[in-house]
Amino acid sequence: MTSPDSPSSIVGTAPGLPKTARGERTRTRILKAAEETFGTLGYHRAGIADITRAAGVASGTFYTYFSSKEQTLRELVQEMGRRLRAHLERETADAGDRLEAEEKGLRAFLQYLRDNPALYRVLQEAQFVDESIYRRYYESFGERYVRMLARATDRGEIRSGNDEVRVWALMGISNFIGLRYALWETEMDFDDIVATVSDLLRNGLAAGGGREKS
Amino acid sequence: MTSPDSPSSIVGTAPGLPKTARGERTRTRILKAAEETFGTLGYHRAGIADITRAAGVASGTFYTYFSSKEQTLRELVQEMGRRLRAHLERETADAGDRLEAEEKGLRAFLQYLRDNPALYRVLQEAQFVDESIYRRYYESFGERYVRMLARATDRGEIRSGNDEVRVWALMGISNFIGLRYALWETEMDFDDIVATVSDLLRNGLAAGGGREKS
DNA sequence: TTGAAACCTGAATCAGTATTCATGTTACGG
DNA sequence: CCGTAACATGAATACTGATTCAGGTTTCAA
Repeated sequence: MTSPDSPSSIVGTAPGLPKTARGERTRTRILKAAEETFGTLGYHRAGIADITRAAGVASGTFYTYFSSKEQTLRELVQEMGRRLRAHLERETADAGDRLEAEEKGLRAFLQYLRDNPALYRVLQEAQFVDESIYRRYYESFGERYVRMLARATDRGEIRSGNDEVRVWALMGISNFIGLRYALWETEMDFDDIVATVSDLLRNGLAAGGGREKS
Repeated sequence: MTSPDSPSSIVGTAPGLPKTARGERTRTRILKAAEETFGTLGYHRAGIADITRAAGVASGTFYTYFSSKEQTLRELVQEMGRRLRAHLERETADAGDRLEAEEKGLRAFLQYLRDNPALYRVLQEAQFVDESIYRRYYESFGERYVRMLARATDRGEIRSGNDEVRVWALMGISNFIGLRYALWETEMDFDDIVATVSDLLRNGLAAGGGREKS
């Protein structure tokens, strides 16, 4: 665990952060329970009672730490986003070039999503509860991504082009591939998937477009 | 209670289809109102009262034609999917090859989404109301798509590869590009977007991977 | 023209559930 | 050891909103 984030950055923070070790523990339990419950039941079907039951506390305790169900979702989206980014950065740190980083990134994303299926549901549902948090998530993700592509272009690893559009295309690929192969049908080998996408990114689809396989 | 029709094909069809011209008109008005209301307010925030108000009928009339709010969403997803597919088929019919069809298809999709923003919201929210309808939507879309890629491979237009994975990547691209550039920020020229994606599909990203621009 | 089926009405019902609050219980600095 | 702030409880509150229903109105085939 890293040190707790400064509360000043978060806008609508709850009724005050916990002041004792016990409170800290309880708050964490509730947040984890919310993640699981939203992840399996979905935001709307999940009741506060479901969350508190999963956390092993009374329903009123929820409001000691969170101002509302919606606020909890917001906090969850931010935290899950941070965790995913940290994971991806760790897993792509040793890539030799951008296209290798794309491969490692996609594989890491698939693995992460399979291990944390709640991420997908919480994030996608947040879109319709509070669109701004969803936009912020992808736009901040996209900004970093654009910078990485620009650097890769400078290094001569990829052709120059409209990197913003490319980034949204890339995020779309990960998203859909993840939904299909990490959440719905998990039997296909990640290696095959990554190889196919990598080939698409390196060479495109056109016949004779890139170097041949062998 | 009159003996209800027992339609064998469709499972949860409404309380019986309209039997007069007036009924037909009213049902259509309600369905259109539901599309608009779900599209702007979202499924959960939209009440039956909102829908019937928009349709100009009493709230009870809703249940003359639809068995539930959820059932209405299901019907809407199917109908909107049919309309989109018809549109895309029309717009890509005259493409000379697969990669040209991809260009025309993406442009047509963006245009359609900008003109029918409710499509996105209704479809994405349906995912969390009844996942099966959502899966069916993309899987049936995907199956046709795979067949088209296979045919294009036979014709030598694209390299052979794992077309299923490719199709999910392609659907992801359209989806995200559409969200960003047809719904959120509509000022970028579709031509730029299509050109960028087309270049990605034809040549990939790798430096020197494809034919140079000039 | 007529009567039965189809259609329309909107107030009432009814269940679910986020949030509050009055009342205990626990932690811990002094 | 206290005393007090922090924490925990769960029944009660307050409200929303989908669905029903008992009765009126319109349509249309005969």
